[in-house]
Amino acid sequence: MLSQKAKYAMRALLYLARAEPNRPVLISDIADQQSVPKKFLELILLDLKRHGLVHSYRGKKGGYLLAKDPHQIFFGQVIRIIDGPLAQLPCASRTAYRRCDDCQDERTCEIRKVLMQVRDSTARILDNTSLADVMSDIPGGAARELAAGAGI
Amino acid sequence: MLSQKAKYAMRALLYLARAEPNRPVLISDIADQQSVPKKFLELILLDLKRHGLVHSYRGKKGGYLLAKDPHQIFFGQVIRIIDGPLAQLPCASRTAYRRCDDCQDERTCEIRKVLMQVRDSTARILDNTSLADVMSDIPGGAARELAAGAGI
DNA sequence: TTATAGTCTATAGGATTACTAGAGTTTCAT
DNA sequence: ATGAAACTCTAGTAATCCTATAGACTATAA
Repeated sequence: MLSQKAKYAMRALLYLARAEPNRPVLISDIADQQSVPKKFLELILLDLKRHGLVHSYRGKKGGYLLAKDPHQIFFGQVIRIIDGPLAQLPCASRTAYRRCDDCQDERTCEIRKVLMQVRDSTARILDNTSLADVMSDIPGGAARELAAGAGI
Repeated sequence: MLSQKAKYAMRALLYLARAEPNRPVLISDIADQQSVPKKFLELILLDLKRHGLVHSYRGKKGGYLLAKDPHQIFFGQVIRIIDGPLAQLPCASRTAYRRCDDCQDERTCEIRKVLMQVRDSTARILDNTSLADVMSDIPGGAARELAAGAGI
């Protein structure tokens, strides 16, 4: 399951992507418009900032801005930052591989075999879909419809 | 993440698939061989039984058996029984659709749009991979290699 | 009739999730 | 300078979920 937190993060980013460029957006503004608890959103944005997706100005006239073009911010990255690896098992992750604690023999593990396929097909979608790709209302948005399961 | 419970369920089923046919297997046998806590495994097997994947005999000479051919037991079904819907959001599920509590407009929700693609590609893999498909050591097993992401 | 083996209900401890509180720091406007 | 506005940071907390465990109950074969 996608966490509530990750959902909030996506909503905030999409909101920023639609905001007037170069004009910092208040946390309370995002919180109100997207119905996200403000204090919780603070933590989320801070996290996204540390990972370079947004940046911020402090003090009066402060606020948040997207740090990159909406075409360059991908679902996969956001979800990894907030929820961790896309894979359903540590041993099936490519970006954060870890052996399973109770694994007998990884090479023959049937569960891993299947979950690697799942992780790959999931990553293929999430790492190739940007904010802009799903926004029908911004310039150059929704250009590429990624047919589910088709090769990229 | 796949729960520990679902992993145990898969291990138990794969173990049963390899067992001598028509000869009930003890819970303790599975528990020992697959290092699954016995009492926990009891709950899991009971659940799988209620869903028709295994059946059981009580009393002396009792035990568990696969209720279907290993070609007819799919990862998707097992995971749904133990962990619930494959989709990452209730609103992205096809087998257990539910509106998200805080959803403003489902038709334009960008997150849903993407997570529906993910759920579809995940389901395409998990609902088409059977126990037999991943077992290189049983007759007729591993017949079909599902190229990740390719059409079925 | 007794030992064996599955069935069922209840519960407990730890981890995670989704927040909340409150003090601290930076910046702008006056 | 100073005060209000806004982001930053560290804790803490309530509720829920996960991973079991305990123990009584029921069915069956020898």
